[in-house]
Amino acid sequence: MDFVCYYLINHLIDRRESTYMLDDADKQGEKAYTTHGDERKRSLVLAAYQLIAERGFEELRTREVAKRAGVNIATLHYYFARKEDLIAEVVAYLLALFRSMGVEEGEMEDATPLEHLRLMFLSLQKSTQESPEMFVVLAELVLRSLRDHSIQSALLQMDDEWRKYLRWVIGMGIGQGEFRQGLDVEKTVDEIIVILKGATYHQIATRREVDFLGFLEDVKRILTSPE
Amino acid sequence: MDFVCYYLINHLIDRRESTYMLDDADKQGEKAYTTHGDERKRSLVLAAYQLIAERGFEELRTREVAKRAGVNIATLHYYFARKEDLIAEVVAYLLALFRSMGVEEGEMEDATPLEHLRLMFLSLQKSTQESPEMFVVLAELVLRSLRDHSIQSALLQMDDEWRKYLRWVIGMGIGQGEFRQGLDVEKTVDEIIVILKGATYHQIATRREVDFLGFLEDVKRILTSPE
Amino acid sequence: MDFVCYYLINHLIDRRESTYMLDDADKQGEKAYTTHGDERKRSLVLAAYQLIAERGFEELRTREVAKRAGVNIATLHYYFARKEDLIAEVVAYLLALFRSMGVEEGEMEDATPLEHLRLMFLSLQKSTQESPEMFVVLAELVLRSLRDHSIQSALLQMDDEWRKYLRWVIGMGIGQGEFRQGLDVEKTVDEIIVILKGATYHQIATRREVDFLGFLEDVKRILTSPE
Amino acid sequence: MDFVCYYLINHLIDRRESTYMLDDADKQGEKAYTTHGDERKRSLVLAAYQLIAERGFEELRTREVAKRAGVNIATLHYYFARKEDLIAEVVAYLLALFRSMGVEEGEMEDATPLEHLRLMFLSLQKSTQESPEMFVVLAELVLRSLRDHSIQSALLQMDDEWRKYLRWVIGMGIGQGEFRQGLDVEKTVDEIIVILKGATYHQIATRREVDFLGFLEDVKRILTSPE
DNA sequence: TATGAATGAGTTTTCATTCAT
DNA sequence: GATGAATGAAAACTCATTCAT
Repeated sequence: MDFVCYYLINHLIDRRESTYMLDDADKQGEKAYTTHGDERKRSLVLAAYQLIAERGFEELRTREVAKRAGVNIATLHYYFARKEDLIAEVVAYLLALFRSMGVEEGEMEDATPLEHLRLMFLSLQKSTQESPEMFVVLAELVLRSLRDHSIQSALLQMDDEWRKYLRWVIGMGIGQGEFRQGLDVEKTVDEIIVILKGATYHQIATRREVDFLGFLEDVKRILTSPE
Repeated sequence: MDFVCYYLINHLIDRRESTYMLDDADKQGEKAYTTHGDERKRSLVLAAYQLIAERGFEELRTREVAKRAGVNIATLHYYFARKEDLIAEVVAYLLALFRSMGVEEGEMEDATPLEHLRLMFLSLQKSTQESPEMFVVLAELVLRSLRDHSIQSALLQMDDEWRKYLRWVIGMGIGQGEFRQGLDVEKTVDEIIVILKGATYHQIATRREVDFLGFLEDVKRILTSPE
Repeated sequence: MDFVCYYLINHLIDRRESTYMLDDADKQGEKAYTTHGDERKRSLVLAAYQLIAERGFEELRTREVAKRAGVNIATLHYYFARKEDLIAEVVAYLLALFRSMGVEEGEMEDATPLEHLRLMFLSLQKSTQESPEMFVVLAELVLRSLRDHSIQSALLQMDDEWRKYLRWVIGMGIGQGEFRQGLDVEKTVDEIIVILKGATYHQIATRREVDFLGFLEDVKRILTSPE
Repeated sequence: MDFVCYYLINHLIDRRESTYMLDDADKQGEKAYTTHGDERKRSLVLAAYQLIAERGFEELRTREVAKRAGVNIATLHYYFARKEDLIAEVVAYLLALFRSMGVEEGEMEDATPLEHLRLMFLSLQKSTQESPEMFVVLAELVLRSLRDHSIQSALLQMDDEWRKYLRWVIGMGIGQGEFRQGLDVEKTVDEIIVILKGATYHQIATRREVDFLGFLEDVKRILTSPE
């Protein structure tokens, strides 16, 4: 459960089946498997996603979602019996968005551990600046997760995937001698995650640009300098 | 505007006039200047604060606030014409809470800069664990601040006070030779703030205990180790 | 219009043309003149009939009718433009059910009047116990008939047929000397009808078994004992 | 649970406490114990009662109830959180109406059993003709009771009170020699109830005037003539 | 014929706010 | 000051019906 996103390596995690195949995936030449109904659902979910980013859950109104998607309110309920069902799909959509930030299989096959980290920092910086709404919606979900178990477990799982990936990168770095021997892997994972969550949250909240690469330098020092 | 709290040194900042004189301050022997009406207001604000922590703004209902404060809904509106007025007072109350976390004037008169930082980390850790609702309400306010200018400026100001204090501590550390010469003060302030925001947010969101002192070690390394 | 059913002698009443040829009739060897559409209609009417018995008109939903009949809601409207049209057919179906309770032509050719009455009481008892839903739906229709003229006249006609039959039986009984001379036919018809309506309604409403034959004894006393 | 009403002798049954003190009772000189809120509630219940009689549960709309009572729909919900709560009060109101049909304590102190029965038949006849809506609403409730347990038990209780009273009257008649010895009390109670239910139901459904006193003659024959 | 999709008009219910006392 | 009562406006959700295919 968490504020900052998950960083994906395809071969490391099980991509759960999801309705949300993101644009890049869509472009991958598959035939049109999306029915008309799927399109409608997607446009409703997208509208809800945007409205949550703009107005928060507090002011999320089904009527507005329907209007933005260009359909009647009854049509919305044709696809999503309850408002909660729509929100659940927004959660799935957001998770897919974050997962799609990860690198594609084969893409970084011979990258060094540090290059992995560098990509992680850079891609988070890019998203934070170019798609801040992702993090706003995430923050909304984090607060909702305090009361909603299903959201809580979805976010926790995303966090776990992220940790798993970081553990793998750090372990590799230690094995290859790039990182210091005797590094406390679990502690280091925590440090990286806390820094990245802090950086994105700080940027979203203050709208000040945060220097992600500067933070990467600090992380490098932790990873390499002797105790 | 911000997630993590502000760390106060009384002589450094201008304490804005506020209805919220917290308990410690209250005890300071002033005569009972609080009228019956002030008590009522305070109990309403407290009830609202708790309900926001428990249910979020999304499910904050004036009737419930009134009920928890033990008064009629019309009485609530006697004191707070609009719901927003009540929320504004909750904001003021929360800021006062955070400000009260700071040290009292004279208390740390001859502390070293590192001792200042250490206290900051420890008191945030304590609050995060003992009064998590403070950070939950803060997170709710952060999201609201994206749409509400008055909240935004209140939070920004709190952030600024915090930065000012950190600048002062770091500057002092450099001057006294405790911290490395040539340290980029502004960058370091950012780093500390990002780490503390990340740490508190991570703890609230995942309910895992975060090791604040571990992070203090990282900060020390930044402050002392040569580039 | 009425609660209790009509007791039919085929040669006494004009069987109105109706889509509802009940099972016994169906078996009578006619070739399959029912088209596919008729089958669909019948299954929809049957589903509606059951749902009215189970949930009442208050909770009768066309979608549920369609679902139970295994067709799409649009298909239902293909056959029945309005919900009312479907209900009209349910009325026709129920009347056919009640009429089918009567004896077949020739079946009781040389039965005595008392035997006629006995059969009437017994067959109502049987139906009330084995097919209570018939009477539940009838009760629903009776209430609707207070606002719906077409239902009202259908029920009134059924009552009339019943009265006509009873008049015939009683007249025959007087003529043959089985019943007392000077019997007020119209009043006696009323008495029998009221008793049978009361008995079925009481049984449906309280779920207690009612002793129909006990009531037949009372009726016999009325029919035979001197004033 | 039942169609026809309950016949009350005050000293025989426990009058359950009820919000509904009917007009006669009201007139009994008590001081104005009804608050403003009680009046509002009563007027809403009355409006609902009338609308159920006119349109049935099927078409009962809270908005119409509110309009008829001359209040805003939100006011209705101020008094009755859910529609069902309003309906529950209508049930209580109707039961009170039926109970008020009974004779007052002391009124028939030295009446003979037959006079008791005669009054019962006459007062039911009067109500059926003058206040048919009572029986219409009762019929609506009977149907609802098939799905609603609380209504079911309320109606069953009313039936029980009625039976208890009839048992008492018949027992008294046998004891005084007015009715035949060896009469099966339980069976006779059933007969009277079935006849009265049948009579009222028949009258409501067909709008034909039913001769209650004629039925009383039949009952007398049952009560007095030898087997 | 049959249906998935869509919708207008309504339904109950909620909620911040107001008003008379 | 304080409150019980009242309300307008809106919320989520429903349902018979229609339409394009």
